[in-house]
Amino acid sequence: MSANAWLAQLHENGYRITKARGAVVETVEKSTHALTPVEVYDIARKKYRALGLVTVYRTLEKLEELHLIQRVHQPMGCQAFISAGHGHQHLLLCKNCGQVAFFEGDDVDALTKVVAKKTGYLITEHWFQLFGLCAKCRAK
Amino acid sequence: MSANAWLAQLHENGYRITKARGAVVETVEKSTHALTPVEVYDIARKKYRALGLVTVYRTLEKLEELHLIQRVHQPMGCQAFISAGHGHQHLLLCKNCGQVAFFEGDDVDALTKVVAKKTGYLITEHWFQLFGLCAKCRAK
DNA sequence: TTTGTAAATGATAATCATTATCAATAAGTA
DNA sequence: TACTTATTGATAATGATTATCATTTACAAA
Ligand SMILES: [Zn+2]
Ligand SMILES: [Zn+2]
Ligand SMILES: [Zn+2]
Ligand SMILES: [Zn+2]
Repeated sequence: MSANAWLAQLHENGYRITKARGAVVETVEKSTHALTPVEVYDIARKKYRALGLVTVYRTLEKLEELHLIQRVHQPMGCQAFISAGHGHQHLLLCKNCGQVAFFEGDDVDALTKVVAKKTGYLITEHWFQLFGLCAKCRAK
Repeated sequence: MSANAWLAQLHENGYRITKARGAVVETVEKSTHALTPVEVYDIARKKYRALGLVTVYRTLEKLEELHLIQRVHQPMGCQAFISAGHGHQHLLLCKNCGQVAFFEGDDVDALTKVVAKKTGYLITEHWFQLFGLCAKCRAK
């Protein structure tokens, strides 16, 4: 998905396409690292100087609402966002450089059933996330 | 583990045992729900009126450092803490009432190996968490 | 028990992140 | 082109967490 596709999504949902949103979308869409609002602000302002931090917050809010981005939870904090994967995917994060990779194909059904029986819970969702070192950081 | 055992842990690690810590420990240790600092403050102040919110923050910090409690990540926020499980355990959260259950016995090794090969990452940790409805909420 | 010392406390202020307000601007349709 | 209304950025307000500091208190040693 390109930045333009994201803007089209916004437009289709009744939101207007503006320079501010263009800068934010361009910044977030292409990043392979999870970015905090302030980080987005710093990068996007190089594309559109007049951008305000508040607009970054508002735009991220809308992108999350449209499932174009997702919040990334980490031990050091949970304020960062990254372009959302397609379908059912999970994250793999490099603890050294912050690089984010997606993966799919987890099969947690068997475990889920066992836990459901043991606890009496009805299980509806799961969060699964891996941490480690990316190939580049590993080589160092 | 009892509240006294937690206080003993604190003492063994060179921290003093005080009324403020006693109230916080008692509150957090027995809770089956993840509690935010302010929630701990409100409950613990019934046991020790003079308690300050700042001391709650400081005590939670130490309990986390000693791995007696852990931070709970949820879609609605990540400020809450709960008594930590023993060994390698994961959380199961009721989306309705917030009840927390622990489970173990997840085996993610197979998946981890596949993902490692595909991505080139060295995987060192994983986060796994289930959401659903507890037996009580399910019955309603 | 008494005493001395350093850790711990609570009140307050300071900082940082996020959200609300509002007048001015600009997107997009007619 | 003109009009309507969403959007914007600046500012203020709120909320959460952390820093400061004088006072209190745990607890080990005498
Ligand atoms: Zn989180
Ligand atoms: Zn890396
Ligand atoms: Zn999954
Ligand atoms: Zn429940």
